Amino acid sequence: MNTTQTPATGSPAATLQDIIAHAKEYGFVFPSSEIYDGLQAVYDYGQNGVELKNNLKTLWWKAMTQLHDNRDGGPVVGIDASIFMHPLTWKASGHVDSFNDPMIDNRDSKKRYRADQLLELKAEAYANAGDEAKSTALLQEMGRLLGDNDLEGVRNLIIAEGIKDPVSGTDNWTEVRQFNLMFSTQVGSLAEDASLIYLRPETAQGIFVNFLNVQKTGRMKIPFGIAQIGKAFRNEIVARQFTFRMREFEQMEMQFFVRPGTEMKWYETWRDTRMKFHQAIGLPAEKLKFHIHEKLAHYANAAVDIEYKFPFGFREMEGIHSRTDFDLKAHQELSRKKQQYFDNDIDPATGKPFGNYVPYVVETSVGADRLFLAVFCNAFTKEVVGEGDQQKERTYLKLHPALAPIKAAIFPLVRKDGLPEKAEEIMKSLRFEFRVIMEERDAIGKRYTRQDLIGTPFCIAVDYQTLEDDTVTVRYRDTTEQIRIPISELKAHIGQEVSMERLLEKM
RNA sequence: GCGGAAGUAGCUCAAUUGGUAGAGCGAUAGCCUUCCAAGCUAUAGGUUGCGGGUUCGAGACCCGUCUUCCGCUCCA
Repeated sequence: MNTTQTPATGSPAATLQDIIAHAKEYGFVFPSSEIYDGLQAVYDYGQNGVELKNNLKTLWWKAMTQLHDNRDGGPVVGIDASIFMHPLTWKASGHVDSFNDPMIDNRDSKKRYRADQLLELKAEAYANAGDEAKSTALLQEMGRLLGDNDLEGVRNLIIAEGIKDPVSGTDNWTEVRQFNLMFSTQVGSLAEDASLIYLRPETAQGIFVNFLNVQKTGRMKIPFGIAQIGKAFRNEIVARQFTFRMREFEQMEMQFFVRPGTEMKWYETWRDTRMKFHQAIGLPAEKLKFHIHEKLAHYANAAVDIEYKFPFGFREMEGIHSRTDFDLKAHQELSRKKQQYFDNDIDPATGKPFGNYVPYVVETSVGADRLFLAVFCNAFTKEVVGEGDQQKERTYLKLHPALAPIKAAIFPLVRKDGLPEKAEEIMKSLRFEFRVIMEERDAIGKRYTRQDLIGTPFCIAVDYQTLEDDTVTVRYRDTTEQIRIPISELKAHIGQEVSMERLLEKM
Protein backbone atom coordinates (compact mmCIF):
# COMPACT_ATOMS: atom_id res chain seq x y z
CA MET A 1 0.00 0.00 0.00
CA ASN A 2 2.77 2.43 0.77
CA THR A 3 4.81 1.56 -2.28
CA THR A 4 4.56 4.04 -5.09
CA GLN A 5 3.00 2.41 -8.08
CA THR A 6 2.62 3.69 -11.59
CA PRO A 7 -0.90 3.16 -12.87
CA ALA A 8 -1.92 3.22 -16.51
CA THR A 9 -2.26 7.00 -16.53
CA GLY A 10 1.49 7.36 -16.13
CA SER A 11 1.06 9.25 -12.86
CA PRO A 12 2.59 7.87 -9.70
CA ALA A 13 -0.14 6.98 -7.21
CA ALA A 14 -0.41 9.35 -4.30
CA THR A 15 -0.20 7.80 -0.87
CA LEU A 16 -1.80 9.18 2.24
CA GLN A 17 1.68 10.03 3.45
CA ASP A 18 2.36 12.14 0.36
CA ILE A 19 -0.91 13.92 0.92
CA ILE A 20 -0.31 14.56 4.62
CA ALA A 21 3.17 15.88 3.86
CA HIS A 22 1.82 18.16 1.14
CA ALA A 23 -1.01 19.40 3.34
CA LYS A 24 1.47 20.44 6.00
CA GLU A 25 4.21 21.75 3.75
CA TYR A 26 1.93 24.09 1.85
CA GLY A 27 -0.14 25.48 4.71
CA PHE A 28 -3.30 23.40 4.50
CA VAL A 29 -3.32 21.25 7.64
CA PHE A 30 -1.04 21.33 10.67
CA PRO A 31 -1.07 18.96 13.66
CA SER A 32 -2.63 20.79 16.60
CA SER A 33 -0.25 22.36 19.15
CA GLU A 34 2.63 20.72 17.37
CA ILE A 35 5.31 22.51 19.37
CA TYR A 36 4.09 20.55 22.39
CA ASP A 37 4.23 17.27 20.44
CA GLY A 38 0.72 17.64 19.15
CA LEU A 39 -2.57 16.35 20.45
CA GLN A 40 -3.83 13.07 19.14
CA ALA A 41 -6.53 13.33 16.49
CA VAL A 42 -6.71 17.12 16.57
CA TYR A 43 -5.60 19.25 13.64
CA ASP A 44 -5.46 22.90 12.64
CA TYR A 45 -6.15 24.37 9.22
CA GLY A 46 -3.48 26.64 7.85
CA GLN A 47 -3.63 29.73 5.66
CA ASN A 48 -4.55 27.80 2.54
CA GLY A 49 -6.56 25.08 4.23
CA VAL A 50 -8.92 27.55 5.81
CA GLU A 51 -9.67 29.11 2.42
CA LEU A 52 -10.42 25.75 0.84
CA LYS A 53 -12.53 24.68 3.78
CA ASN A 54 -14.43 27.97 3.84
CA ASN A 55 -15.10 27.63 0.13
CA LEU A 56 -16.53 24.15 0.67
CA LYS A 57 -18.69 25.33 3.54
CA THR A 58 -19.97 28.32 1.58
CA LEU A 59 -20.76 26.11 -1.36
CA TRP A 60 -22.65 23.64 0.81
CA TRP A 61 -24.53 26.49 2.48
CA LYS A 62 -25.55 27.99 -0.82
CA ALA A 63 -26.46 24.59 -2.24
CA MET A 64 -28.71 23.97 0.74
CA THR A 65 -30.31 27.35 1.29
CA GLN A 66 -30.16 29.24 -1.99
CA LEU A 67 -31.10 26.28 -4.14
CA HIS A 68 -34.08 25.24 -2.04
CA ASP A 69 -36.82 27.81 -1.73
CA ASN A 70 -40.53 27.56 -1.18
CA ARG A 71 -41.18 27.09 -4.88
CA ASP A 72 -38.92 24.09 -4.98
CA GLY A 73 -40.45 21.28 -2.94
CA GLY A 74 -39.46 22.67 0.40
CA PRO A 75 -37.29 25.55 1.50
CA VAL A 76 -34.16 25.18 3.57
CA VAL A 77 -33.12 27.90 6.00
CA GLY A 78 -30.10 28.04 8.25
CA ILE A 79 -29.37 28.47 11.93
CA ASP A 80 -26.29 28.61 14.11
CA ALA A 81 -26.97 26.93 17.44
CA SER A 82 -24.60 26.97 20.36
CA ILE A 83 -22.25 24.13 21.17
CA PHE A 84 -23.39 24.06 24.80
CA MET A 85 -26.84 22.62 25.26
CA HIS A 86 -28.98 21.74 28.25
CA PRO A 87 -27.82 18.35 29.60
CA LEU A 88 -31.29 16.91 29.12
CA THR A 89 -30.81 17.32 25.39
CA TRP A 90 -28.41 14.40 25.42
CA LYS A 91 -30.67 12.39 27.64
CA ALA A 92 -33.44 12.82 25.08
CA SER A 93 -31.21 12.06 22.12
CA GLY A 94 -30.00 8.84 23.69
CA HIS A 95 -26.36 9.86 23.81
CA VAL A 96 -26.08 9.74 27.61
CA ASP A 97 -27.47 6.26 28.12
CA SER A 98 -26.19 4.58 25.01
CA PHE A 99 -22.56 5.55 25.17
CA ASN A 100 -21.47 5.46 28.77
CA ASP A 101 -20.48 1.89 29.28
CA PRO A 102 -17.68 0.89 31.65
CA MET A 103 -15.31 -1.32 29.66
CA ILE A 104 -12.62 -3.70 30.84
CA ASP A 105 -10.10 -5.74 28.85
CA ASN A 106 -8.53 -9.06 29.63
CA ARG A 107 -4.83 -8.84 28.87
CA ASP A 108 -4.50 -12.53 28.02
CA SER A 109 -7.46 -13.06 25.73
CA LYS A 110 -7.36 -9.48 24.37
CA LYS A 111 -11.14 -9.49 24.68
CA ARG A 112 -13.12 -6.52 25.82
CA TYR A 113 -16.10 -6.75 28.14
CA ARG A 114 -18.61 -4.45 29.73
CA ALA A 115 -17.62 -4.37 33.39
CA ASP A 116 -21.23 -4.07 34.56
CA GLN A 117 -22.24 -7.11 32.55
CA LEU A 118 -19.49 -9.23 34.09
CA LEU A 119 -20.76 -8.37 37.56
CA GLU A 120 -24.39 -8.91 36.59
CA LEU A 121 -23.50 -12.39 35.34
CA LYS A 122 -21.85 -13.14 38.64
CA ALA A 123 -24.89 -11.89 40.55
CA GLU A 124 -27.07 -14.08 38.39
CA ALA A 125 -24.87 -17.06 39.22
CA TYR A 126 -25.35 -16.37 42.95
CA ALA A 127 -29.11 -16.14 42.45
CA ASN A 128 -29.19 -19.39 40.52
CA ALA A 129 -27.25 -21.04 43.35
CA GLY A 130 -30.00 -19.91 45.70
CA ASP A 131 -28.08 -17.10 47.38
CA GLU A 132 -30.44 -14.24 46.61
CA ALA A 133 -29.03 -12.04 49.38
CA LYS A 134 -25.51 -12.25 48.01
CA SER A 135 -26.76 -11.53 44.50
CA THR A 136 -28.67 -8.47 45.57
CA ALA A 137 -25.78 -7.20 47.67
CA LEU A 138 -23.41 -7.49 44.73
CA LEU A 139 -25.72 -5.60 42.42
CA GLN A 140 -26.21 -2.91 45.02
CA GLU A 141 -22.47 -2.53 45.51
CA MET A 142 -21.97 -2.30 41.76
CA GLY A 143 -24.71 0.29 41.47
CA ARG A 144 -23.12 2.33 44.21
CA LEU A 145 -19.66 2.23 42.60
CA LEU A 146 -20.96 3.10 39.14
CA GLY A 147 -23.06 5.86 40.64
CA ASP A 148 -19.95 7.32 42.24
CA ASN A 149 -18.05 6.79 39.02
CA ASP A 150 -15.55 4.75 41.06
CA LEU A 151 -14.02 2.74 38.23
CA GLU A 152 -11.14 1.46 40.31
CA GLY A 153 -13.70 0.19 42.79
CA VAL A 154 -15.49 -1.65 40.01
CA ARG A 155 -12.26 -3.34 38.98
CA ASN A 156 -11.47 -4.27 42.59
CA LEU A 157 -14.94 -5.73 42.92
CA ILE A 158 -14.48 -7.84 39.80
CA ILE A 159 -11.21 -9.22 41.15
CA ALA A 160 -12.60 -9.69 44.67
CA GLU A 161 -15.49 -11.67 43.23
CA GLY A 162 -12.97 -13.89 41.46
CA ILE A 163 -14.47 -13.19 38.05
CA LYS A 164 -12.38 -14.75 35.31
CA ASP A 165 -12.40 -14.25 31.58
CA PRO A 166 -14.37 -17.15 30.05
CA VAL A 167 -11.94 -17.24 27.12
CA SER A 168 -8.55 -17.12 28.83
CA GLY A 169 -9.70 -18.22 32.27
CA THR A 170 -7.54 -15.57 33.93
CA ASP A 171 -8.25 -12.46 35.96
CA ASN A 172 -5.50 -10.45 34.30
CA TRP A 173 -7.76 -7.42 33.85
CA THR A 174 -6.89 -3.93 32.72
CA GLU A 175 -8.31 -0.98 34.58
CA VAL A 176 -11.96 -0.18 33.95
CA ARG A 177 -12.42 2.60 31.47
CA GLN A 178 -15.45 4.64 30.69
CA PHE A 179 -15.79 4.97 26.96
CA ASN A 180 -17.46 8.32 27.00
CA LEU A 181 -18.55 9.47 23.62
CA MET A 182 -19.02 13.00 24.87
CA PHE A 183 -16.65 15.56 26.30
CA SER A 184 -17.89 17.17 29.45
CA THR A 185 -17.13 20.49 31.08
CA GLN A 186 -18.61 22.72 33.73
CA VAL A 187 -20.78 25.76 33.40
CA GLY A 188 -20.71 28.20 36.31
CA SER A 189 -17.91 30.45 37.41
CA LEU A 190 -17.83 29.12 40.96
CA ALA A 191 -16.71 25.54 41.28
CA GLU A 192 -19.30 24.59 43.89
CA ASP A 193 -22.16 25.97 41.80
CA ALA A 194 -20.91 24.52 38.55
CA SER A 195 -22.98 21.98 36.73
CA LEU A 196 -21.83 19.39 34.29
CA ILE A 197 -22.59 19.97 30.66
CA TYR A 198 -21.40 18.39 27.43
CA LEU A 199 -19.84 19.62 24.25
CA ARG A 200 -22.29 18.55 21.59
CA PRO A 201 -21.46 15.25 19.85
CA GLU A 202 -23.62 16.24 16.89
CA THR A 203 -25.09 19.48 15.63
CA ALA A 204 -28.47 17.91 14.86
CA GLN A 205 -29.94 18.46 18.32
CA GLY A 206 -29.44 22.21 18.03
CA ILE A 207 -31.73 22.04 15.03
CA PHE A 208 -34.32 19.85 16.73
CA VAL A 209 -34.69 22.03 19.79
CA ASN A 210 -35.18 25.03 17.51
CA PHE A 211 -37.62 23.33 15.21
CA LEU A 212 -40.66 25.26 16.40
CA ASN A 213 -38.78 28.56 16.76
CA VAL A 214 -37.85 28.45 13.11
CA GLN A 215 -41.17 27.06 11.97
CA LYS A 216 -43.20 29.75 13.72
CA THR A 217 -40.96 32.79 13.20
CA GLY A 218 -40.23 31.87 9.60
CA ARG A 219 -43.86 30.89 8.86
CA MET A 220 -42.47 27.64 7.52
CA LYS A 221 -44.74 25.05 6.00
CA ILE A 222 -43.83 21.39 6.06
CA PRO A 223 -41.87 20.14 4.25
CA PHE A 224 -38.94 22.39 5.05
CA GLY A 225 -35.36 22.04 6.19
CA ILE A 226 -32.97 23.65 8.65
CA ALA A 227 -29.27 23.68 7.82
CA GLN A 228 -26.36 24.25 10.14
CA ILE A 229 -22.58 24.22 10.00
CA GLY A 230 -20.79 23.80 13.28
CA LYS A 231 -18.23 22.08 15.41
CA ALA A 232 -18.99 18.82 17.19
CA PHE A 233 -16.89 16.75 19.56
CA ARG A 234 -16.49 13.03 20.08
CA ASN A 235 -14.06 10.94 22.03
CA GLU A 236 -13.13 8.43 19.40
CA ILE A 237 -11.96 5.05 20.61
CA VAL A 238 -9.46 4.82 17.80
CA ALA A 239 -8.63 8.10 16.13
CA ARG A 240 -6.78 7.50 12.92
CA GLN A 241 -6.14 8.34 9.31
CA PHE A 242 -5.20 11.99 9.45
CA THR A 243 -8.21 14.33 9.57
CA PHE A 244 -10.64 11.55 8.72
CA ARG A 245 -11.48 10.85 12.33
CA MET A 246 -10.94 13.84 14.60
CA ARG A 247 -12.05 14.54 18.11
CA GLU A 248 -13.12 18.04 17.18
CA PHE A 249 -14.74 18.21 13.79
CA GLU A 250 -17.13 20.25 11.76
CA GLN A 251 -20.46 19.01 10.55
CA MET A 252 -22.65 20.35 7.80
CA GLU A 253 -26.07 19.05 8.70
CA MET A 254 -29.54 19.60 7.37
CA GLN A 255 -32.68 18.26 8.99
CA PHE A 256 -35.64 18.13 6.67
CA PHE A 257 -39.05 17.99 8.36
CA VAL A 258 -41.71 16.05 6.51
CA ARG A 259 -45.22 14.71 6.89
CA PRO A 260 -45.18 11.18 8.35
CA GLY A 261 -45.45 8.63 5.58
CA THR A 262 -43.60 10.75 3.05
CA GLU A 263 -40.18 10.25 4.61
CA MET A 264 -38.98 7.58 2.19
CA LYS A 265 -39.69 9.77 -0.82
CA TRP A 266 -37.70 12.60 0.72
CA TYR A 267 -34.98 10.24 1.85
CA GLU A 268 -34.48 9.17 -1.76
CA THR A 269 -34.66 12.74 -3.04
CA TRP A 270 -32.00 13.96 -0.65
CA ARG A 271 -29.81 10.92 -1.22
CA ASP A 272 -29.68 11.74 -4.93
CA THR A 273 -29.38 15.50 -4.42
CA ARG A 274 -26.38 15.04 -2.16
CA MET A 275 -24.65 12.68 -4.56
CA LYS A 276 -25.01 15.27 -7.30
CA PHE A 277 -23.36 17.85 -5.04
CA HIS A 278 -20.24 15.75 -4.62
CA GLN A 279 -19.95 15.11 -8.31
CA ALA A 280 -20.52 18.76 -9.13
CA ILE A 281 -17.57 19.90 -7.01
CA GLY A 282 -15.32 17.56 -8.94
CA LEU A 283 -15.24 14.26 -7.09
CA PRO A 284 -15.29 11.60 -9.81
CA ALA A 285 -18.28 9.27 -9.96
CA GLU A 286 -16.09 6.16 -9.83
CA LYS A 287 -14.68 7.28 -6.48
CA LEU A 288 -18.13 7.73 -4.94
CA LYS A 289 -20.64 5.12 -3.93
CA PHE A 290 -23.63 4.52 -1.74
CA HIS A 291 -23.35 2.20 1.21
CA ILE A 292 -26.66 1.14 2.64
CA HIS A 293 -26.74 0.51 6.40
CA GLU A 294 -27.94 -2.93 7.37
CA LYS A 295 -27.73 -2.23 11.08
CA LEU A 296 -29.65 0.92 11.88
CA ALA A 297 -29.07 3.40 14.68
CA HIS A 298 -31.67 3.65 17.40
CA TYR A 299 -33.32 6.66 15.74
CA ALA A 300 -33.39 5.61 12.09
CA ASN A 301 -35.61 3.61 9.79
CA ALA A 302 -33.37 3.94 6.75
CA ALA A 303 -29.79 5.04 6.34
CA VAL A 304 -27.25 5.31 3.57
CA ASP A 305 -23.72 6.64 3.44
CA ILE A 306 -22.05 8.36 0.56
CA GLU A 307 -18.57 6.92 0.56
CA TYR A 308 -15.49 8.32 -1.11
CA LYS A 309 -12.50 6.27 -2.15
CA PHE A 310 -9.78 7.71 0.05
CA PRO A 311 -6.20 6.44 -0.30
CA PHE A 312 -7.07 4.09 2.59
CA GLY A 313 -10.22 2.77 0.95
CA PHE A 314 -13.89 3.63 0.56
CA ARG A 315 -14.99 5.46 3.72
CA GLU A 316 -18.06 7.37 4.83
CA MET A 317 -18.11 11.03 3.94
CA GLU A 318 -21.80 11.84 4.27
CA GLY A 319 -24.74 10.09 5.88
CA ILE A 320 -28.37 10.38 4.84
CA HIS A 321 -30.70 9.12 7.54
CA SER A 322 -34.41 8.82 7.87
CA ARG A 323 -34.60 9.67 11.57
CA THR A 324 -38.35 9.14 11.93
CA ASP A 325 -39.92 11.26 14.68
CA PHE A 326 -37.51 9.83 17.26
CA ASP A 327 -35.77 13.05 18.25
CA LEU A 328 -38.71 15.45 18.27
CA LYS A 329 -40.80 12.93 20.15
CA ALA A 330 -38.10 12.37 22.73
CA HIS A 331 -37.70 16.12 23.23
CA GLN A 332 -41.45 16.50 23.49
CA GLU A 333 -41.63 13.88 26.22
CA LEU A 334 -38.70 15.11 28.24
CA SER A 335 -39.33 18.84 27.90
CA ARG A 336 -43.14 18.53 28.12
CA LYS A 337 -43.29 21.04 25.29
CA LYS A 338 -45.26 20.00 22.25
CA GLN A 339 -43.09 19.55 19.18
CA GLN A 340 -45.97 19.38 16.77
CA TYR A 341 -47.03 20.97 13.56
CA PHE A 342 -50.56 21.68 12.41
CA ASP A 343 -50.83 20.71 8.78
CA ASN A 344 -53.63 22.60 7.03
CA ASP A 345 -53.18 20.80 3.75
CA ILE A 346 -56.12 18.63 2.81
CA ASP A 347 -55.61 14.90 3.02
CA PRO A 348 -57.14 13.56 -0.20
CA ALA A 349 -58.03 10.33 1.59
CA THR A 350 -60.31 12.02 4.14
CA GLY A 351 -61.03 15.41 2.62
CA LYS A 352 -59.90 17.01 5.88
CA PRO A 353 -56.63 18.67 6.93
CA PHE A 354 -53.78 16.38 7.93
CA GLY A 355 -53.95 18.04 11.35
CA ASN A 356 -51.48 17.86 14.22
CA TYR A 357 -48.44 15.59 14.14
CA VAL A 358 -44.83 15.31 15.18
CA PRO A 359 -42.95 15.62 11.88
CA TYR A 360 -40.64 12.96 10.55
CA VAL A 361 -37.10 13.97 9.76
CA VAL A 362 -34.69 13.21 6.96
CA GLU A 363 -31.13 14.16 7.81
CA THR A 364 -28.18 14.84 5.57
CA SER A 365 -24.93 15.07 7.49
CA VAL A 366 -21.57 15.59 5.86
CA GLY A 367 -18.28 16.06 7.64
CA ALA A 368 -16.68 19.31 6.50
CA ASP A 369 -13.29 17.87 7.37
CA ARG A 370 -13.96 14.67 5.48
CA LEU A 371 -15.20 16.56 2.46
CA PHE A 372 -12.07 18.68 2.66
CA LEU A 373 -9.91 15.57 2.84
CA ALA A 374 -11.72 13.95 -0.09
CA VAL A 375 -11.37 17.07 -2.23
CA PHE A 376 -7.74 17.47 -1.24
CA CYS A 377 -6.88 13.82 -2.00
CA ASN A 378 -8.67 14.03 -5.32
CA ALA A 379 -6.91 17.25 -6.28
CA PHE A 380 -3.44 16.04 -5.38
CA THR A 381 -1.81 15.25 -8.70
CA LYS A 382 1.63 14.03 -9.62
CA GLU A 383 2.49 13.88 -13.28
CA VAL A 384 5.59 13.06 -15.23
CA VAL A 385 6.08 15.75 -17.85
CA GLY A 386 8.65 16.31 -20.58
CA GLU A 387 10.70 13.79 -22.47
CA GLY A 388 14.13 12.21 -22.20
CA ASP A 389 16.54 14.20 -20.09
CA GLN A 390 13.94 16.92 -19.65
CA GLN A 391 11.55 14.53 -17.93
CA LYS A 392 10.54 15.51 -14.44
CA GLU A 393 7.75 15.16 -11.96
CA ARG A 394 5.17 17.87 -11.59
CA THR A 395 2.98 18.13 -8.50
CA TYR A 396 -0.08 20.31 -8.36
CA LEU A 397 -3.52 20.55 -6.81
CA LYS A 398 -6.22 20.10 -9.41
CA LEU A 399 -8.84 21.98 -7.40
CA HIS A 400 -11.92 23.35 -9.05
CA PRO A 401 -11.21 27.09 -9.52
CA ALA A 402 -14.17 27.97 -7.31
CA LEU A 403 -12.59 26.01 -4.45
CA ALA A 404 -8.97 27.13 -4.82
CA PRO A 405 -7.60 29.22 -1.92
CA ILE A 406 -6.13 31.80 -4.29
CA LYS A 407 -7.81 32.45 -7.60
CA ALA A 408 -5.01 34.16 -9.49
CA ALA A 409 -1.36 35.13 -9.06
CA ILE A 410 0.13 38.07 -10.89
CA PHE A 411 3.77 38.00 -11.95
CA PRO A 412 5.82 40.74 -13.52
CA LEU A 413 8.15 38.89 -15.87
CA VAL A 414 11.14 40.84 -14.59
CA ARG A 415 11.55 43.10 -11.62
CA LYS A 416 12.31 46.33 -13.48
CA ASP A 417 11.21 48.66 -16.25
CA GLY A 418 7.89 49.34 -14.61
CA LEU A 419 6.56 45.78 -14.85
CA PRO A 420 6.09 45.38 -11.07
CA GLU A 421 4.14 48.62 -10.96
CA LYS A 422 1.91 47.45 -13.78
CA ALA A 423 1.36 44.11 -12.05
CA GLU A 424 0.44 45.82 -8.82
CA GLU A 425 -2.09 47.95 -10.63
CA ILE A 426 -3.74 44.81 -12.03
CA MET A 427 -3.72 43.12 -8.65
CA LYS A 428 -5.42 46.04 -7.02
CA SER A 429 -8.13 46.11 -9.64
CA LEU A 430 -8.87 42.41 -9.25
CA ARG A 431 -8.78 42.03 -5.51
CA PHE A 432 -12.26 43.39 -5.01
CA GLU A 433 -13.58 40.41 -6.95
CA PHE A 434 -11.45 37.52 -5.78
CA ARG A 435 -8.41 36.54 -3.82
CA VAL A 436 -5.25 37.37 -5.76
CA ILE A 437 -1.58 37.67 -4.90
CA MET A 438 1.41 39.19 -6.60
CA GLU A 439 4.93 37.79 -6.62
CA GLU A 440 7.93 39.40 -8.17
CA ARG A 441 10.84 37.47 -6.73
CA ASP A 442 12.59 34.49 -8.30
CA ALA A 443 12.48 33.00 -11.76
CA ILE A 444 9.00 32.96 -13.23
CA GLY A 445 9.05 29.16 -13.55
CA LYS A 446 9.53 28.88 -9.83
CA ARG A 447 6.65 31.24 -9.21
CA TYR A 448 4.38 29.18 -11.48
CA THR A 449 5.32 26.02 -9.61
CA ARG A 450 4.66 27.54 -6.21
CA GLN A 451 1.13 28.40 -7.31
CA ASP A 452 0.60 24.93 -8.79
CA LEU A 453 1.42 23.42 -5.42
CA ILE A 454 -1.41 25.27 -3.70
CA GLY A 455 -3.84 24.88 -6.58
CA THR A 456 -4.03 28.45 -7.90
CA PRO A 457 -5.90 28.03 -11.19
CA PHE A 458 -4.59 31.12 -13.01
CA CYS A 459 -1.27 32.92 -13.26
CA ILE A 460 -1.17 36.28 -14.97
CA ALA A 461 2.16 37.35 -16.42
CA VAL A 462 2.95 40.99 -17.10
CA ASP A 463 5.60 41.36 -19.83
CA TYR A 464 6.96 44.08 -22.09
CA GLN A 465 4.08 43.69 -24.49
CA THR A 466 1.75 44.58 -21.63
CA LEU A 467 3.30 48.03 -21.46
CA GLU A 468 2.57 48.51 -25.14
CA ASP A 469 -0.95 47.14 -25.60
CA ASP A 470 -2.36 46.39 -22.11
CA THR A 471 -2.61 42.65 -22.67
CA VAL A 472 -1.33 39.92 -20.34
CA THR A 473 -0.86 36.19 -20.57
CA VAL A 474 -3.08 33.94 -18.50
CA ARG A 475 -1.64 30.55 -17.74
CA TYR A 476 -3.87 27.62 -16.89
CA ARG A 477 -2.71 25.50 -14.00
CA ASP A 478 -3.74 22.07 -15.30
CA THR A 479 -2.40 22.36 -18.82
CA THR A 480 0.24 25.10 -18.29
CA GLU A 481 -1.03 26.58 -21.54
CA GLN A 482 -1.28 30.32 -21.94
CA ILE A 483 -3.59 32.71 -23.67
CA ARG A 484 -3.14 36.42 -24.18
CA ILE A 485 -6.05 38.67 -23.29
CA PRO A 486 -6.58 42.37 -22.61
CA ILE A 487 -6.34 43.43 -18.96
CA SER A 488 -9.88 44.78 -19.25
CA GLU A 489 -11.19 41.24 -19.82
CA LEU A 490 -9.44 39.63 -16.86
CA LYS A 491 -12.21 40.20 -14.39
CA ALA A 492 -14.87 38.66 -16.58
CA HIS A 493 -12.68 35.85 -17.87
CA ILE A 494 -11.36 34.65 -14.52
CA GLY A 495 -14.53 35.58 -12.68
CA GLN A 496 -16.51 33.25 -14.87
CA GLU A 497 -14.31 30.30 -14.01
CA VAL A 498 -13.84 30.87 -10.30
CA SER A 499 -17.48 31.63 -9.63
CA MET A 500 -19.45 29.28 -7.40
CA GLU A 501 -22.45 29.86 -9.65
CA ARG A 502 -20.97 27.55 -12.25
CA LEU A 503 -20.90 24.79 -9.64
CA LEU A 504 -24.34 25.50 -8.26
CA GLU A 505 -25.77 25.33 -11.74
CA LYS A 506 -24.67 21.72 -11.97
CA MET A 507 -26.49 20.66 -8.82
C1' G B 1 -7.10 -1.68 22.52
C1' C B 2 -3.29 -5.40 20.18
C1' G B 3 0.90 -6.10 16.83
C1' G B 4 4.61 -3.87 13.43
C1' A B 5 7.52 0.43 11.67
C1' A B 6 9.27 5.31 12.20
C1' G B 7 10.70 10.26 14.55
C1' U B 8 17.90 14.19 12.86
C1' A B 9 17.25 21.93 9.72
C1' G B 10 10.82 24.09 6.73
C1' C B 11 11.08 19.34 3.28
C1' U B 12 13.78 14.72 1.56
C1' C B 13 17.53 12.25 3.73
C1' A B 14 23.15 11.36 5.36
C1' A B 15 26.39 10.68 9.60
C1' U B 16 31.58 3.62 9.18
C1' U B 17 32.40 -0.13 15.28
C1' G B 18 29.54 4.57 20.21
C1' G B 19 34.19 9.57 18.80
C1' U B 20 33.50 17.54 16.61
C1' A B 21 25.66 16.79 13.56
C1' G B 22 26.12 17.35 7.35
C1' A B 23 24.09 17.63 2.15
C1' G B 24 20.48 18.71 -1.53
C1' C B 25 16.14 21.26 -2.10
C1' G B 26 13.41 25.12 0.10
C1' A B 27 13.34 30.00 2.78
C1' U B 28 15.17 35.13 3.51
C1' A B 29 18.16 39.60 1.63
C1' G B 30 20.66 41.58 -2.59
C1' C B 31 22.28 41.24 -7.78
C1' C B 32 21.15 39.31 -12.72
C1' U B 33 17.20 38.01 -15.98
C1' U B 34 11.92 38.35 -21.95
C1' C B 35 7.94 32.54 -19.53
C1' C B 36 7.76 26.96 -16.44
C1' A B 37 11.27 24.79 -9.58
C1' A B 38 18.26 24.72 -13.11
C1' G B 39 22.47 32.17 -13.07
C1' C B 40 25.56 34.82 -9.01
C1' U B 41 26.47 36.34 -3.74
C1' A B 42 25.31 36.31 1.28
C1' U B 43 22.37 34.88 5.58
C1' A B 44 19.31 32.32 8.83
C1' G B 45 17.79 27.62 10.47
C1' G B 46 19.20 21.56 14.98
C1' U B 47 19.77 20.71 23.12
C1' U B 48 18.94 14.62 16.95
C1' G B 49 10.44 14.22 19.61
C1' C B 50 10.71 14.33 25.17
C1' G B 51 12.61 12.17 30.01
C1' G B 52 15.88 8.89 32.33
C1' G B 53 19.92 5.14 32.19
C1' U B 54 24.74 2.71 30.46
C1' U B 55 29.59 5.02 28.99
C1' C B 56 35.53 8.88 29.41
C1' G B 57 32.08 9.96 25.36
C1' A B 58 25.15 8.55 22.87
C1' G B 59 21.83 10.79 16.89
C1' A B 60 23.33 5.51 17.38
C1' C B 61 22.85 1.01 22.94
C1' C B 62 18.85 0.14 27.17
C1' C B 63 14.11 1.71 29.74
C1' G B 64 9.97 4.89 29.81
C1' U B 65 6.93 8.42 27.38
C1' C B 66 4.69 11.39 23.31
C1' U B 67 3.45 11.69 18.18
C1' U B 68 2.74 9.62 13.32
C1' C B 69 2.10 5.71 9.65
C1' C B 70 0.68 0.36 8.40
C1' G B 71 -2.28 -4.19 9.66
C1' C B 72 -6.10 -6.15 12.92
C1' U B 73 -10.01 -4.62 16.44
C1' C B 74 -13.80 -0.93 17.50
C1' C B 75 -16.92 2.84 15.51
C1' A B 76 -24.84 4.63 17.95
